[in-house]
Amino acid sequence: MTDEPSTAEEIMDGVYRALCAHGYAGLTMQDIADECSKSKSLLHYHYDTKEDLLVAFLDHVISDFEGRVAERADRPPTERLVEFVCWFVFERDESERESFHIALLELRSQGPFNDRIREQLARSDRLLRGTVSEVLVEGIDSGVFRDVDVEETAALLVATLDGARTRQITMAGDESEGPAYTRTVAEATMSRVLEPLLAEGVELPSIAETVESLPARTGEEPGEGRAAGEETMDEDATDEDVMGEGTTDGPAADATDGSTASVTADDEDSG
Amino acid sequence: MTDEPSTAEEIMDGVYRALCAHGYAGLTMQDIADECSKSKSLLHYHYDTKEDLLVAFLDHVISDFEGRVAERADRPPTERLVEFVCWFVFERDESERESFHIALLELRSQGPFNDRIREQLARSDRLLRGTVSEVLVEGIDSGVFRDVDVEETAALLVATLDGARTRQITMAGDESEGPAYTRTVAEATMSRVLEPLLAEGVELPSIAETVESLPARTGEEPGEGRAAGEETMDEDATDEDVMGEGTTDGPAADATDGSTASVTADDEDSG
DNA sequence: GGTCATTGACTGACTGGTCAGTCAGCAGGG
DNA sequence: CCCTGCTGACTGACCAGTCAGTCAATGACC
Repeated sequence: MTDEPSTAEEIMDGVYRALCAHGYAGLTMQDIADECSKSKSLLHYHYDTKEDLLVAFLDHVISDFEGRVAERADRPPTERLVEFVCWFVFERDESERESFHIALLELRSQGPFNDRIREQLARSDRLLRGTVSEVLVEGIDSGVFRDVDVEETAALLVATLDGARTRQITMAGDESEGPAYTRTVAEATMSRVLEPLLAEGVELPSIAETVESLPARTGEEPGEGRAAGEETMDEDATDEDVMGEGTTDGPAADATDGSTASVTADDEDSG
Repeated sequence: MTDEPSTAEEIMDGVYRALCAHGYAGLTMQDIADECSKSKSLLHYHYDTKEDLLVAFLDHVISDFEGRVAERADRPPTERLVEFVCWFVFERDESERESFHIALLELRSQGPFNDRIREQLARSDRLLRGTVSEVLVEGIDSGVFRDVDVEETAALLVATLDGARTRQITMAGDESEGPAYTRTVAEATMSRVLEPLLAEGVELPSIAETVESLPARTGEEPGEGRAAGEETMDEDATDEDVMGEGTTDGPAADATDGSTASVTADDEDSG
């Protein structure tokens, strides 16, 4: 229960909000400074370079997701599997999540040019595929899943969900199209990839139910600890999930280290 | 058989090479000018803004892919389907293709911020999903495929392959890992998504065979028309495939409209 | 308990480099 | 001699990073 958000937290929140507002390509140190009501010089005081700051942010976000995965480790494999799928599903009106994932995609596309970013990407890939593998192994051992190729299944699942999300966000200014890309693909994945995995008589929970049951999405759920808040009347919803990774949702913040307020969301901004 | 490459073609080639060499984020007009041995001012003479040039390039690349799809329209559905999968498969040593797809991913991530880019992305999405749908419908009509949900299957297939490629290229500086991501996922897709689609007694060609049978990959195949070449001894390998799209390979150029120069795009206007 | 030194957090103004886009002008063919 | 294709030099904007300095808190010494 520490109170007042530390400067470090405020900066991470600022990066988050600035990324949502300006994307990665259009991100300046000044944007970040503005979002956390600090000076650009302060950012350089804590982080030598912009790259340092962004890498620290990535690390922060992935660690947070890691914590979220760990929290669910003791649930039954069938449920964890569907929850995993649901982390990637998001509707067209979740604009903050969308903005954040767009920025993450921009960041990911810089992996090939930046060792430190790529390192974080690899870490999150390990986390994602590892999580699926773990769930599958547990399910196979306990007899709810058939004895399939675990690594291959994990690779397929992660690629599919990630691909669906990427396509959904890059073409956000849609037009027509029925349900969101991720929704369609998640349903298809359930019936064509996951169900054939089940042992005789076993069933998966539905996506609809599972999505509902997942921890608060941005804007819902009361939220509680409101601390030192200044004029930033932030809700919470900070770090999302991981790289091209988990999908996560809103609040959480440092869910990992149950600390305080955290985040805010999108109120504000530039001009 | 027009001879000397038109300025328009040279510029498109320059954009392609510059994108491969510098990526999209690090791309300057000077880089492009250098790659086609022209001046930066010339680029502005033909295209008012950098954005105009990049959009024209995207359009060029997608049209080229369109032509490539059309060329194969009369092959049997089972083969077209596997060929589609194979367009996305690439090995770790195909570094030019990889560089180009990295740049395309960067470009795609700008879709949400740029209407004209997003328009091209939507176009290529229609092309990709439409192609798969068309193949499926043809196969269902002729009895080689079961009567599945065509749109859902197309969405699943495209998302999966695109996702696999995205993950492979963003973590290129790999470490360990067995076969490339796209290879693993393509195989998994074949056995878990495509094979269950087949009617009794029908079989799909293998990925290995199909990859081999596809038109030249970068660097292979003699290549013929070498014209006006200056010191730019470019192979050819110009436009690849589409957005997050098809995968295509090297040569091709203006396969689509055998016409002359074509391209140029939209010189014109203001100035 | 009052003065002074030190240090950590933080800021505004500045600098140097980069890059898209402009402009005046040149070659050559019709 | 004018028009098209093309160029080199220049400009203005933007931005990461620096620097000199402010301010508050902490602690030391008398």
